[in-house]
Amino acid sequence: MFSIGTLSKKTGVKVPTIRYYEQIGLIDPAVRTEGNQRRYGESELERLGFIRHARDLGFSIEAIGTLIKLNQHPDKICAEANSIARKQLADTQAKIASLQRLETELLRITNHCQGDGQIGHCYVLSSLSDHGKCVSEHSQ
Amino acid sequence: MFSIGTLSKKTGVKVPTIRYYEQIGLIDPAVRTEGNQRRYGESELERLGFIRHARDLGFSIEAIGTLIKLNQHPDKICAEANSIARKQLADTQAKIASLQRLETELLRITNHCQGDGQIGHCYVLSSLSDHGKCVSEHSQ
DNA sequence: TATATTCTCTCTAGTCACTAGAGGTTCAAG
DNA sequence: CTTGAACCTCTAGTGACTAGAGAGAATATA
Repeated sequence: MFSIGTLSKKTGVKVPTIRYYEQIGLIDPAVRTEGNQRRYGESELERLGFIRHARDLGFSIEAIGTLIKLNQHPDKICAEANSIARKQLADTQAKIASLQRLETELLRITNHCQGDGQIGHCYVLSSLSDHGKCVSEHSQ
Repeated sequence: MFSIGTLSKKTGVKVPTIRYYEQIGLIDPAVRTEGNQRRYGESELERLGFIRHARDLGFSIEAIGTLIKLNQHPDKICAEANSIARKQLADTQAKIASLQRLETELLRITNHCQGDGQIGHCYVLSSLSDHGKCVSEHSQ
């Protein structure tokens, strides 16, 4: 059994974040010592590793909660897990595309500006004042 | 002079967001009617357009505040505006790279899973349980 | 003119996923 | 035993909004 600090070091999840995950039900309430300190075992280590990994891949807390519940029913069909992962992939791809449009505009703006002119003739500021100069549609 | 609702329609910025921008000082407090309703002119329309455009390009509220202050001093050098825009570009490019790493992993995971097996043998869930299967480093 | 509808107001709290810090207790090392 | 580090709960903050309640003002319609 290890302490919350040890669990934090093993998983890379911060102590307050572990407490937060317990509060919102992503992990079960920990067993406590006589001094009311949390203690964790191997299965909690695995659960937190799963959560950390999924968070790293951009899954929302809600989606992770669903995946955890699915994992607790090994006889079920994995269509839902698959669907959650595919949605995450699609969201990620959409976000990439959106950011690439922003990049295009920011490149255009910064390439025109040497940073030594006066504000009154600044391409950065005049571009922000005039969306008509944009070559790609970038509204989010 | 137009109402907050009209300004919202002209700029695409929602009514509560316009009030929020006034509260945080991004726009000046509006003149009011006898009935205490806000009224706006062309210069406020321009200011809000600037803010909307910059938000769309991913600039933070803080950065936008700085850009607005710079815009009020046309005799100054535009190095700072340039620097803010270049930082925004670099942040955008870093975020794209990070998301592309996530995409790689999510593609690998979803391509292995047909969504018709059992949870007990689900590639999505087993991948999330085991970071060792990842081919790229994706921690955020 | 009266009424109904729409728009506006302020205020408070919530969203999401944490994060920070205060004040107190417990544990481990010297 | 003493001290410092780690632990606890609780509250509130982060960033950029967003939602909704309850009331007032403005506009449209009969």
